[in-house]
Amino acid sequence: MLDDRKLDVLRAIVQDYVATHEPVGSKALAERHNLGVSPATIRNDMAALEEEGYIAQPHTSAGRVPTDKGYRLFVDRLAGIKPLSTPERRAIQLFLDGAVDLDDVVGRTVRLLAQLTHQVAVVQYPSLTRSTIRHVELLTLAPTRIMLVLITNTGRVEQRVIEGPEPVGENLLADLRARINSIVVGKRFADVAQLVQDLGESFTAEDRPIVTTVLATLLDTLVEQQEERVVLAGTANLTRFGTDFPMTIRPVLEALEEHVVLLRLLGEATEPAMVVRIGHENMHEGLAATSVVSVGYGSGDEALAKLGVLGPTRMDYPGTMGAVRAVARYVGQILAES
Amino acid sequence: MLDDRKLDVLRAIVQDYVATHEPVGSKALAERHNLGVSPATIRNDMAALEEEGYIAQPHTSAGRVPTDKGYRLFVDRLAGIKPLSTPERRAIQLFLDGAVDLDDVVGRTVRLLAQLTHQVAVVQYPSLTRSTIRHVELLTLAPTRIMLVLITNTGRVEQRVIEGPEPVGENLLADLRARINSIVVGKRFADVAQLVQDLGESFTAEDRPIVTTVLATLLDTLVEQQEERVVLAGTANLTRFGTDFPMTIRPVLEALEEHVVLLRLLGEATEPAMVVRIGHENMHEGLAATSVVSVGYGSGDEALAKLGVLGPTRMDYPGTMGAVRAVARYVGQILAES
DNA sequence: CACTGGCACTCCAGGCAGACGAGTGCCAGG
DNA sequence: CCTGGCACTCGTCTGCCTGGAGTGCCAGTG
Repeated sequence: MLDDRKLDVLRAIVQDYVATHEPVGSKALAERHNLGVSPATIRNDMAALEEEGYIAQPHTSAGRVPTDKGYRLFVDRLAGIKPLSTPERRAIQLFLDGAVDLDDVVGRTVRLLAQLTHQVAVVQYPSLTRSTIRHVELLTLAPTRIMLVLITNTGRVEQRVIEGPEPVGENLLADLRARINSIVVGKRFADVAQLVQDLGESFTAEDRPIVTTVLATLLDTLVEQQEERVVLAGTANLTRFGTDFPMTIRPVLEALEEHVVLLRLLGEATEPAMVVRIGHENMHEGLAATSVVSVGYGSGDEALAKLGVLGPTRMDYPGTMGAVRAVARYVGQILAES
Repeated sequence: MLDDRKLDVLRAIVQDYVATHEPVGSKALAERHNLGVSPATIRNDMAALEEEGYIAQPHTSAGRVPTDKGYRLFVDRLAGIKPLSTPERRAIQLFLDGAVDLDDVVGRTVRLLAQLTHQVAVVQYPSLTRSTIRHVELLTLAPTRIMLVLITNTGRVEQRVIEGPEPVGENLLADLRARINSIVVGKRFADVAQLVQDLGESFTAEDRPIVTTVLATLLDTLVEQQEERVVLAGTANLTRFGTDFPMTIRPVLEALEEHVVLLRLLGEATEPAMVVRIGHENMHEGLAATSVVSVGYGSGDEALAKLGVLGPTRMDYPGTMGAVRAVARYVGQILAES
């Protein structure tokens, strides 16, 4: 059904449309790409491609435009990932190496991605559940008020204020702190839940209330995946979408403000591979004309979290995928070092 | 020069223009506001107002539009601050009371402001320099690596990793921690600099290198105002600006991404009073058509930081100012309680 | 003297017709 | 199976016109 040449034609259509942002006709195709055949032949192929739903024409007498299905085929089978140039790689490394702490790394990464791809960049903070614990600290703020500080191997710090049922002695607190750390340090979040729960039973009944409260908060912090932080940059690039702004940019900006939506767009953090979601595949009404390219990043083999970019479906997929992959790699390296 | 009636006319023009977003003519003015005079008379007044630079006409045969100078006069002398309705106040309080920690307070505040004003909201985290210190913690991450954690009375937590010149003993660390806390707790950032500096001299020469490094980092954290964090919400509201999007929305989005610009827009944190900056007063090319309403907020008499909104110069100033003031008050209350 | 009604003028917005051109589908011929 | 040619469609651009809103000015009036 789908000739090699028909695929060539589809590839050419996608490339031209991405470059010009205008429907592409048979004549222009024959001229710009040397396909070795005449416009008339290309027209026949285009008719077939349209029949199959890979391209469409906005108006009866206009050129063709790729459909979501067409982009999907292009990404899956017709184009690779375009590696970055050496200067670009060097620039990335240089820029990211200058970061001083986790916030800085994430901040620089998201700005870098936005600049590199000329699109909206999204970076998720290293997930808590996949991190290991470096230290747990308990501080007395007031007689009945304790602050719990949790530090991960990626440098992320979470804090919670605990309102205790009664004043807590420094000795007890020191004891609790020591015991908690002895069992959790170096372990992954997901693995310590049971250990922490069991810990409470080794304290005297007198201390139980306070200990239980603290441990419950700790558990809550460990488990509560909900507070996955994301940052974004490059929203100004949305103005490149087209000239039919109001309708198209509005819902996108709204979607970007909903962190829940953002996280869903990036996809499951467990999936480290690069994912491209095109148009309607995003399952979000306002994002029907946008694509998301995301990939996991992490210090070791598996992903700590995800990052990616969001842009119009008519984006330069090979280039964008190359940039996203490269940035993810370097961020992984940086995090592994610190 | 400027009659009472001329001022009435200007007020009417501003109100109508804000409501309709269209140049307003003399006839419509006479009909909608009962100024007690005929359109012809109003035309004369309008000519005078235009002469003085308070209004302008986009085209020769169009109605009049307020200039920045006109809005300025309107804000300063012709309009008050419109208080919020009781239900609105209750909604604010309810929504903010649900916050669990500082991040949550700030996050809720900024979303609330955006929703209330239908504009872009900006909230600055409580400034470090104006906060007092609640606790300083020193943690050993690795033999030569120490983490410094700083907790303020507003619940803000700052952390730094210190790479020490040599391994540091737990005893020394505990001693240092105790001594630091004994002199800094409860004091304001600005007031402890000298005290911290002096502290180093009370240690033995042997411990000096490590102590000096730690204290230097602490000082750096205290002084470095630079890292003032701001968050924003409601960028989707920018699409209300007008139909001539591309030109107008682009530079605004770009400006909003520059935190430095944002902070400058909010103004000096030392100024607790409400500030309205109109159009060119922002001294920023891309924001020539936007106004900023900002005000300090804080638990006590003086401002911890600022918050505000940014919108088109043709905004509802009384309503916006009312919302900004009300939100600032409630945030102040919330922070004072915690 | 201030206000009013009338009048001529300006100029933008929108509708309409026509020319143009890009692009298509189809068909006959190589 | 490919190619060149041809008729057809339709969107865009241009110029033109008209309607209407709004203005400025002027003479008249209390």
